[in-house]
Amino acid sequence: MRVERATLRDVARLAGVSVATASKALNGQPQVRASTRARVEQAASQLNFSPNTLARGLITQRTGTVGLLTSDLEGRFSIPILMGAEDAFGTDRTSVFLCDARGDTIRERHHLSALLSRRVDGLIVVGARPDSRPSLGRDLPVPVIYAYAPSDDPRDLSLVSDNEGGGRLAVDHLIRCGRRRIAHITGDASYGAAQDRARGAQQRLAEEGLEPAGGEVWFGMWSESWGRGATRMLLERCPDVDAVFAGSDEIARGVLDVLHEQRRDVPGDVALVGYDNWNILVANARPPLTTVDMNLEQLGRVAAQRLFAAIGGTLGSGIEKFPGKLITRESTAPLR
Amino acid sequence: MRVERATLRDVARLAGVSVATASKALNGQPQVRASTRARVEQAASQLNFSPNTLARGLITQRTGTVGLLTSDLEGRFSIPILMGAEDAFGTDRTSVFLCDARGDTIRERHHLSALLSRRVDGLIVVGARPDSRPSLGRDLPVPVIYAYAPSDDPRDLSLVSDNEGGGRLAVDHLIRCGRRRIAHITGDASYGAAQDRARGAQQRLAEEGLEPAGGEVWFGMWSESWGRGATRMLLERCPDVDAVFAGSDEIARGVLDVLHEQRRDVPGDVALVGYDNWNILVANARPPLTTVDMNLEQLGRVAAQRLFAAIGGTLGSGIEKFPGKLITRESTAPLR
DNA sequence: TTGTAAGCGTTATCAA
DNA sequence: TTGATAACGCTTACAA
Repeated sequence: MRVERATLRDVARLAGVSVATASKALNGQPQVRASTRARVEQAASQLNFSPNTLARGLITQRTGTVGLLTSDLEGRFSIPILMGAEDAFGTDRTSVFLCDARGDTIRERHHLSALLSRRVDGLIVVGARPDSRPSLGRDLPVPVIYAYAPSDDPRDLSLVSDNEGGGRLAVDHLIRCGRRRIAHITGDASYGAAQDRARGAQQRLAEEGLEPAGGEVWFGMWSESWGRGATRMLLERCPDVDAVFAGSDEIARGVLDVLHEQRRDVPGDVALVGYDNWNILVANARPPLTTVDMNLEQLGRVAAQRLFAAIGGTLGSGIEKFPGKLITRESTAPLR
Repeated sequence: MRVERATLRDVARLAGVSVATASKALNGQPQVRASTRARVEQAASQLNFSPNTLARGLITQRTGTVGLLTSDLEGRFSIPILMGAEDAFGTDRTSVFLCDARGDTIRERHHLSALLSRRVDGLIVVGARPDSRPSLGRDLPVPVIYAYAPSDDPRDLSLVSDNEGGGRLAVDHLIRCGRRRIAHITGDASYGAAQDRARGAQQRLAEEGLEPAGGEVWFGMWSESWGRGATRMLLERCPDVDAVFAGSDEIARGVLDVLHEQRRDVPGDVALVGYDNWNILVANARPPLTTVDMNLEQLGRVAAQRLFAAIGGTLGSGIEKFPGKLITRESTAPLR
């Protein structure tokens, strides 16, 4: 049973008023008598009226619609950002178009023009990795905010996670737990995020007059199996290590695996901190992992707010960094 | 630099033709002289013209837009379905609105009306768990397809994964590997999916005259830690078990963990099959896990096709089941 | 082959 | 407080 759609005219007719009045009544304009408004509202609900936002958008030049253009296949970063944005927009005011370019520039251009022709009010671009990505250009008719991965054009506005601060946060926590021989095992050295987290970690270590356990930061890959491999090497070179800061939760899971294998107690012998707060990995670990949360939902929320403020006006520029937060679970504890 | 938007009128003026001719030229209508078309196209690209789909939609009654209403917080199931749907729709013909109701009925109604007032051409509803969910009702102005979680109204069309077949697939593979003492550790017994997978598994076992190792199916929770607990009990009650079929990859990771702990070789002593093909869990396991893939992308693709066929026409009804496929990795191998 | 004009469902500006 | 009426940007008969 497909149902007919009522238009404002139908509502007006049923309520015995003009279309103009019906419009005003439904949109809460003040110059409408209360009884008239009631009649119109009654008619609207009776007809199950749902205003056509296309027609409205044609006039108001606003669609109440935002495009979220992502390249993050698994939705791991985009989903929390999407949530935050939806949150900030409020449930029924603005809807979000999610398009996944799957890391393909051509597909990205396609999606971009599809979104523009649908007259989105603004765009949020979420990159695949936290390094800078090509700007969509400056000649777009709507404001654009880059989230997670900054634009390579400093005139654009980018919202990113503070990786240096995150690294510092992790190490600071380990130091407060009384650890002194702290290793850092992390991902691909070509990622800015890996470098930044390592820098933050090392700075905090240096403040205590410490060096990373094993003498260096262990760069490698963003995988569980690298976490395993690195940990085996680490335990050999530096058997008295008492804490590991892993550059991602995946890596942390690998670290944990080998620590178990070698009968090291976590956190008794070795404390462990991950990065990402990826629930599936972190909550199910044994013990559950302390980790750094990048606060992506807040990032999405702010992106939405900035975008709304910018619609019709202008946007700021530059890179805005968002602090992460440490989520403590059982994999870290004070040294007894 | 915010750029002005060109309208069809601007294009027509620049090309020295009427709006109607410009429209025909750009839309590939045949009754336009080639040279005229060229001139119009040239003007359009010069002005960076992007047609306003709102205006077009107002006339054609089609927006080229589909709503994907999900309740699956993490996007674990919706993302592949979204991908499949985007795929089938083709890059620039149709865009997808993704809305997450977060399991909240009120939010779902909100999103629904937002989507309807945006005049989506159709809806795909993805449930949070593979049990039946309340129908959105029959009195909607657009076709609706339920994916993953079927509607509780048999007059709706639902596309779901064949869990019974999946269970059979897993056990069949283990049997072909020469295993005879096969246990099934799975999630919450209140989930239809758990029951269905168990039924498929037991049927296949029965065909070989076998019973599940340990005498029963181990229902519990969809978590890694239940996988661990159940495996400990299993190994005690039935130490000669030579295969485990886990009801999810999460559970499988728990099983694997305890098998390692108790120095059982996988797949040498015990073969292991998971369910979901959740890459992060499965690819990083040691060894990588054989698992059942629910084929959600295909489900999304078909949902999109059905939806398109239904727009303007009518939809079928009932529940359509999609077979999964077995992805073999190193956690299973023939008994030597 | 091109142009004129009507109309899609709203909102906004007036005048009544 | 209400109602004609003109937009919004496009497609589509129909006329030229």
